[in-house]
Amino acid sequence: MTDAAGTPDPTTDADEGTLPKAYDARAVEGHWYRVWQDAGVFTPDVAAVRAGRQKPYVIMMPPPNVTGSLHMGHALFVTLQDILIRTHRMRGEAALWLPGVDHAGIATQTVVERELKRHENKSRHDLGRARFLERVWQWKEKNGDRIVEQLKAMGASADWTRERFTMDEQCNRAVKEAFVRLWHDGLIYRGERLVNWDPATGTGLSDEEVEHEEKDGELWRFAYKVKDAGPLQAKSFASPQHDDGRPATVMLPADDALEIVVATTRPETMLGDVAVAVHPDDERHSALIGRELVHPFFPERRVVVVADAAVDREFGTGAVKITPAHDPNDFELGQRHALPMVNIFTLHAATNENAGVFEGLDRFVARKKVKAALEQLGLFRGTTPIKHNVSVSQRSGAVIEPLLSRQFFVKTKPFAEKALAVVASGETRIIPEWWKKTWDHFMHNIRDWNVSRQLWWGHRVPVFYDLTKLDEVIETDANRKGKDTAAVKAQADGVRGRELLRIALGTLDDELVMKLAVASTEELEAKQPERFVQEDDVLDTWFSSGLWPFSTLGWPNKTDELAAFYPGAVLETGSDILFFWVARMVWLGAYFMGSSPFADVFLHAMVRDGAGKKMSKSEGNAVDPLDVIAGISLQDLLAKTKTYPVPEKKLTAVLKSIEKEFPEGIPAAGADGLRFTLAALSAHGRDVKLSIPRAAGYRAFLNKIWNATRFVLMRVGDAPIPALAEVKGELSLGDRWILSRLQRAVQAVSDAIDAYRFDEAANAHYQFFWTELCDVYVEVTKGAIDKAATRATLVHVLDTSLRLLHPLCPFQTEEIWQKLPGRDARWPSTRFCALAPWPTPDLAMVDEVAEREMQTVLDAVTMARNVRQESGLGPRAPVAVDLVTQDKAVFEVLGRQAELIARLAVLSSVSRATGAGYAAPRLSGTQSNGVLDVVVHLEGLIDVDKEKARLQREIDKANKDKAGLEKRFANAEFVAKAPPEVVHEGRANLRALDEKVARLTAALGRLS
RNA sequence: GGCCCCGUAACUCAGCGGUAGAGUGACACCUUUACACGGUGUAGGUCGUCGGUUCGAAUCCGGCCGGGGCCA
Repeated sequence: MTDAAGTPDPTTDADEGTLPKAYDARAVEGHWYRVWQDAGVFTPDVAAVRAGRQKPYVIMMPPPNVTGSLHMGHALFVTLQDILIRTHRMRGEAALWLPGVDHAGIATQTVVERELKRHENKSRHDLGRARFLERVWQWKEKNGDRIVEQLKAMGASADWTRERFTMDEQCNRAVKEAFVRLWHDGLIYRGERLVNWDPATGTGLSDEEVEHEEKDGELWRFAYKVKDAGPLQAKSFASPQHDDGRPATVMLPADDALEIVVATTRPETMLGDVAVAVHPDDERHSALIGRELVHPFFPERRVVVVADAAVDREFGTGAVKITPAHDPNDFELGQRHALPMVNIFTLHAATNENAGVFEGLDRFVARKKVKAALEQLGLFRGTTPIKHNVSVSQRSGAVIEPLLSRQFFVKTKPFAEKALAVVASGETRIIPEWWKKTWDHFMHNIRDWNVSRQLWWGHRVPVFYDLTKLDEVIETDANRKGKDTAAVKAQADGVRGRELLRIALGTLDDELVMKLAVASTEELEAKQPERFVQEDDVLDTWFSSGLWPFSTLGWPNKTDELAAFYPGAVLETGSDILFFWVARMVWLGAYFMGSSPFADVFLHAMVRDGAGKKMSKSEGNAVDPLDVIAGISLQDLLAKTKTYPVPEKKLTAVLKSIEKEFPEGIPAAGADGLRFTLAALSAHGRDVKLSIPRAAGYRAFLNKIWNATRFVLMRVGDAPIPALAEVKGELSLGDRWILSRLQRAVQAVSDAIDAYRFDEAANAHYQFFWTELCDVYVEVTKGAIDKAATRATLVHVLDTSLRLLHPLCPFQTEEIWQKLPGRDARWPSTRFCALAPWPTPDLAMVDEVAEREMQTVLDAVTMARNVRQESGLGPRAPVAVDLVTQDKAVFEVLGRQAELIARLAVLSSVSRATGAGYAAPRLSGTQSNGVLDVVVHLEGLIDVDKEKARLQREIDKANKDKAGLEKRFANAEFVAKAPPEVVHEGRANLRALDEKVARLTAALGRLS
């Protein structure tokens, strides 16, 4: 047998029409993926959409980092997005799932730098920009495909013919176009601001890339002496610049002179202090407002006491030192009071020349030295432990240094307003809905977006500096500031061109820099190197990701793809990148395309380990999806964990917890098994805690499906299967019942997927297939498999449920569906389950009568089985049963279905009786649901004591239920106020319970 | 400090105004001709806690305790 693509099908064994006893995921998955892809199943028809023949359904895949490898977060998004895409593809829509990979600026640059250091002991500066970038591209070519292959292993039915990379030509064009337009529209500016500086990677970051960690620190207090408040006296301290212990000497007001005490968590920043601020109404300090203070290390610097209402009187001493160049709050206060800025740090967060004798120290070393010096000078005033938040780079983990630097900013206000409106109007829905609040809060509080990064790997800012205007601008600057600017001096020394530009850019006012700048999508520098010099900085990765929904479709060109596939249907991603990515896409999509890029935003939860901790390699608790798919032994799992960057101290504990959580390793679940598990666990509003036992349960479910199919293939045989419509008049109760239940399952699964309730979809399917189709219907058919109507029903139900399961478990369903009897005749124009029609509920097949009657049959069977087991009879012992009821309809059903009941409950004989005049045998076991009594004849078989005990238990249980109901009816208001149907139902239940107790009590009496 | 989510059976989770559900695990019986990754039956929960609203609360509201997240 060969499949559509002509390659041998590895899963079909020699004898036609049978399946191997167990499902071999590995062979099947790789096979079908290739076949689908080669057949173009994943590529939608643009022309059909443009011609109005097909509705588009578009999902933009969140591009994983090139540096990355598959983790559970990817596995989750692949699962959920693929479910959506496959469902809509089966509905006949032009389903586009556009995949790609992100260049991930800082992360990638850091990785390549680390490799370079390790293998060649070189820094990127040793190579230079051009050669370093060559290396990054080489690295990308080598590693970029790995994550793509892993996505494919998960079954991702993405259109790889449209795969994009955020740094490819097309994306680069889009980035330049977008930047230049925003620039000309006045929405991007270059300005000197206090930014979040990451000293480890040497770049500024956006606010969103900074995390706040609560840490133990100390609130350290020291005194500033008031100027002219006492005679000066010489004091000395150990100068950090003299290793021989030679002291440095300063002149300070006398020890008992007037002073003001400030409290700080960062004493070293006092080197950049220019003021002390107090609250204007604070009586403790009001006398000092306006007085000048003596900076112990910079006596010539003017440090003044200012009053500002922003000062928190309760915090510390109520007086706060002001370092405008190194603290965002101080920066703002400094602006208000026109204070100068003294920058004391280099770009690597070491002290610079402004730190005087403390120059050249790492910031944490500087802290120690400054504290020691202040203590020696007698200015130390005590310390208090404090818990405070430390800003940390999300990328490198380094403590962020607020640093004055010139960056490109996007004005966010107009974008944020649009983003609020888009969500408020419902143009874009956020699901789950509670994220709307977070969205609004973010948009209301957003600050301008720093989009420049001092990196090499990324889209270079398309701004060029015009050297022909340089002299003029320097002159203007000199006219404002005086002739001693660095640029003027350099000019005098004969410096020209690029070098002069570099110097000037360091000192020019923002406004003058803007006069030099030209934004252009043209490569101006390449064309006119004498005149134009391109900006060195690159753009934030999220700037290019923000254009993803349209840059990938050819924008800024007006392509057919763009017309067909923008905007998309849904953006599905983790809630952790709501602001980084989703917000940016909405901003830029609304701006450039005129509408939000997607109708829905669905945010899935975070994947956690069994203990509820965030999965991370450095914690050693990351479970590799590929290990769940293929399985892994405990030994291999432990060995693998040892290769993760787990801190030495933790390793033993980590390994121990792995042994405890996975004593048997991880059993292979297959891609389908992992997908089904992730779907079933992804309830809204709850983290996905990966449960291996639960995955094992779902793997068993897939095995169940496999074997149900084996049963059908083995028992239905080769005889032609009539279409369901042809046998309509011959359907048995069981046939009608399962067809009715099938419609409900189809409806439930469909609705659940449409509502992004993937857990409900999985559960609805599980419930239907296992308990209704396998446990009941397949057993029913075993007595009627020779009937054409039953064979037709069985095959129809299996076919439909496989199609219904396909989006969750594409591989196995495709494999099985291909083999169904009569497949070619039923689906002559469909080669794949992946393209077969999505099931829709047929309301004509919903059969309430059949459902009710079947319920009676199943009740009878269950009660008979219950008595049989509980009274200690073996499963094969022949027993006779009387079915006793006063309900006429029930009585009739029992008559028609006696044979079925006997077979399912393994009974030797079944007889019916109406209640009147029926006398049960003395030795019998009775079970009752209040309408129907099942009386099992037990002469010669019974353990009387056991049966009596069982009856008593049943009676007790019924009485307990009764008591609960009676309590409700005892309350007159219940009858008065509750809805009639609730009261009615309660009455009926109560009556049934009464009956049940009476019957069981009678049965108990007979045994005594 | 502000906001959000979650505390339900031993474990992992549904349910979110009308007498508590699933999977896994436990116990008992069963090699019944698709499946022991199986079948049949059974046990197991004062739904974190204290109040309130309601005829009625796991479900709605408030306080508290515990776990997690986002933003300052």
